[in-house]
Amino acid sequence: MKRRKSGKVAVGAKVGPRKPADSPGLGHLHQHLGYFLRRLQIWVFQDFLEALAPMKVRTAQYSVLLVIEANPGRSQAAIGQTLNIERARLARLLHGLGRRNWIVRRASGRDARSHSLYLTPKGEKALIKIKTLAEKHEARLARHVGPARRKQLIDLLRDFG
Amino acid sequence: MKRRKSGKVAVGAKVGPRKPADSPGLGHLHQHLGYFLRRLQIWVFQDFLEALAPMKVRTAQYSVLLVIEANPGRSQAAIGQTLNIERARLARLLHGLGRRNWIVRRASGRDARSHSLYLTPKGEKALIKIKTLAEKHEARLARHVGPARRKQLIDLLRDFG
DNA sequence: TATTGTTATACTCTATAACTATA
DNA sequence: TATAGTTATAGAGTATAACAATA
Repeated sequence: MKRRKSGKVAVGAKVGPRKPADSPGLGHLHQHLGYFLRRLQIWVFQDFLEALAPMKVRTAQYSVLLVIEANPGRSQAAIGQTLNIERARLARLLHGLGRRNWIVRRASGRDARSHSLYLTPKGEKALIKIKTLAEKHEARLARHVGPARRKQLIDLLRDFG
Repeated sequence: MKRRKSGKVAVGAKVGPRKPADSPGLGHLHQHLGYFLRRLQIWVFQDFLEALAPMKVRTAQYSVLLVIEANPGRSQAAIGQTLNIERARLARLLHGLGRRNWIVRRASGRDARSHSLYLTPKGEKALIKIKTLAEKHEARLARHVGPARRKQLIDLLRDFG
């Protein structure tokens, strides 16, 4: 407890090339998967945002467009459940996509309460561009983490939900 | 293109146990590491929040406490850079920790503009409890993804920034 | 009663800009 | 002029509750 203070080992008297003071370490944070997960996730989302800026598409919008494309005619409730998006938030998000004429909501035959969602031809066209930009992002991500690491990560992460 | 429509293969006439309609698939989202990264990250943060609820600590607060513990006496700027927290946000966050008497800001000898950050004795005590709760969270995470997968993920993610 | 979708509110996180006091 | 910290504002994401129409 007291021993440590007795040494006078050239404190603050580093020789050699002047470095900036060592940046603080992470301490016990090093043991938490969540911290590193979050760090990479932030990098990914920021890079995605920049990559998709020409089309002004955000991650949530992108995911909704892809799920509608893969499942045309489904209801908002179904899409929301798949992507874990609150129906309130999804309603506003879809309103935005509707204003850009990328999607339409048609009355569902079966249930007058629910809307069936479809991409419009304009939406399909836009999605082609969007996917091209998203592929560029994914390529940058592969460069950032290394292609092998990217593959390992996606294989590890895909298998549960 | 037209061929697919000609078949009349019992559309909507599934036999066997009545399942709920298939939930929508992810489509091209399956190719994006970011999507799966984000999904797990949300699970982790929610579980962390629940685990730490008894101490009313959030992820950002936790990370700041750990970095101060590992680097006592550093400035807000230094802590903020390490954790990528905006100085404006960090100021308010530290204000909150100060109100709970978990940290103190002393005037730095060298530079009258900057504050040196320390845990208080009360903060150190709190951090012991907090770490215990955080370990429970990490154990639940290990159960959620599998201990082996957790280790693989953390090894893969730790090596860059 | 329960569900679908809408609207409104509130809280957190994030990003900025403006300000002070020091350097 | 640049930096450390503070304060204020605004946007996006998230979580609720209340509501209308329909089941």
